[in-house]
Amino acid sequence: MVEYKSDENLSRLLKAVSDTTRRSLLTQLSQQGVSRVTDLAGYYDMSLNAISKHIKVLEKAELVTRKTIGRTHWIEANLEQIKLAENWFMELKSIWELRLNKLDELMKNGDASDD
Amino acid sequence: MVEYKSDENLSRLLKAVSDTTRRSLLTQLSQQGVSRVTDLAGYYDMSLNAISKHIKVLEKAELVTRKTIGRTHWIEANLEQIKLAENWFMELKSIWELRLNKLDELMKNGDASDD
DNA sequence: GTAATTGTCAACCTAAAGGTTGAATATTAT
DNA sequence: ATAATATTCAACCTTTAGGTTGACAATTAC
Repeated sequence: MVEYKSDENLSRLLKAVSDTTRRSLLTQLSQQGVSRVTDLAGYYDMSLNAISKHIKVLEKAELVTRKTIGRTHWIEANLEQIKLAENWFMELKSIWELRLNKLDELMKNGDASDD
Repeated sequence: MVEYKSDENLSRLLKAVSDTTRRSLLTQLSQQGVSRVTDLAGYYDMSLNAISKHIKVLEKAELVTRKTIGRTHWIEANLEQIKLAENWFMELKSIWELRLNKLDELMKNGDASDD
């Protein structure tokens, strides 16, 4: 059996950004900076509750943080977390390169059967 | 209303890689190169059919390509497509940077109230 | 030609995702 | 005190996701 990296976090993160509305929210937050839930909801043709839920998903993926002051919740993007995804993509590419390099070597000295 | 970039493709791609098994399949394919469906399925504690489905999802996201020769289907990773995701992350970060720079400027010459 | 192999397709099941609406909870304004 | 505002919670609905099993179709091996 293949070893599953314990990557629930990565799954959560990628699932979070795989939704158009949530990606849009992150863009919005990156442009506008810290925002209230109601403000964010204003941009979308969707109930406040739906947006509230989306924000919670982003929060669990640690893509945003929340600071509650009185009755208003201030939401802020946390782009740090995105590195997790980027790292995975980079790793995958390097695995790919590795194989190609090995192949290349094998082609060059087709006689020497090592490994 | 916020403008949704027509990014169904990106959503499909991110959704595809948000699943652990499918990420693992991509890793496998990057390491082993072109593989048959049955070979891939061998690594997982899951029915062949399930893996077949996963591969179809990857295929629709254009993360893998398929070449059918006789009864066997040869699957190959297509890392090109991953750039789509990477671009989105980069864009997001630059949007973020942009705002921070503006803020910075505003702080420096707090008098000049333009924009 | 009969049997085995490689895959998909279709039907089904269960759980999760994305929305809705209607309270409920806290906080602030009048 | 009462009303308005900001948000979440809970219950519900519908669609999608991920898995299973059982046929089926095509190709290859004996």
